[in-house]
Amino acid sequence: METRTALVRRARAINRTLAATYPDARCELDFCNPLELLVATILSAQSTDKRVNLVTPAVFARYPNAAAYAAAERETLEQLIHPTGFFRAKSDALIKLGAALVERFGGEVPGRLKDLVTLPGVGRKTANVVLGNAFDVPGITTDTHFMRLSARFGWSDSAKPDVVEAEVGSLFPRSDWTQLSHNVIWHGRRCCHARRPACGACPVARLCPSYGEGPTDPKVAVKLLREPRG
DNA sequence: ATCCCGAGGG
DNA sequence: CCCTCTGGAT
Repeated sequence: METRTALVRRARAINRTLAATYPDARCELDFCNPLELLVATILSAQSTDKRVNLVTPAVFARYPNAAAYAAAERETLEQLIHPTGFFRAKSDALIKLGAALVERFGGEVPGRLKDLVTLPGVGRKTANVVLGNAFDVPGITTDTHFMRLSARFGWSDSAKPDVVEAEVGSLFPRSDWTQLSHNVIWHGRRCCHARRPACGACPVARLCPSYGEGPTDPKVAVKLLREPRG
């Protein structure tokens, strides 16, 4: 059984290695202000950031502020965001979000977790993305990648995002939380895939209790890095 | 068939 | 706690 001290050391070593491997790790959603990031993050639910970035330019141009979302025609908005999936629930959330921002926050996106999670369509994960990337407030993004890698790294065995957030957060200083999220998510997207993780090409294989879950042959692994899934 | 930077409702 | 909402890539 790994001691707490050893777990903390191993977790931080993994993060250091990931940081060195992915020096450009950051939020991959395109945005120019907090509202744009908030909208893009809501659209990213069960979608890829690449797909979100494809639709957001038209969305941001048509709805430049909170009041514009509040006054949006449902059908128009649904058509603009359609490729991201869940278009009915998302358009509904964005319209109600605009109204809530105008009514309760003077049309501005609040910079506190407590306020953000009261907004329609905004859960803890979305709130932490906005805090970390638009307000420089440390936050752990427990998205699908972070959940999967936390389990594989042995950082948390919980299936509940808020528990994982607390347990993994306790392994790192607050100031590391946002960049940790980016490092882990980048590694999840590029190497530690949900299906057939490229263990043979993984920079933290030595530190990972799940090493061997995917192919360990370096040649096979390197192929997986280019053709991520199959 | 499985997965993608989830949230809300029952 | 479960379920549902949705499209597109692989």
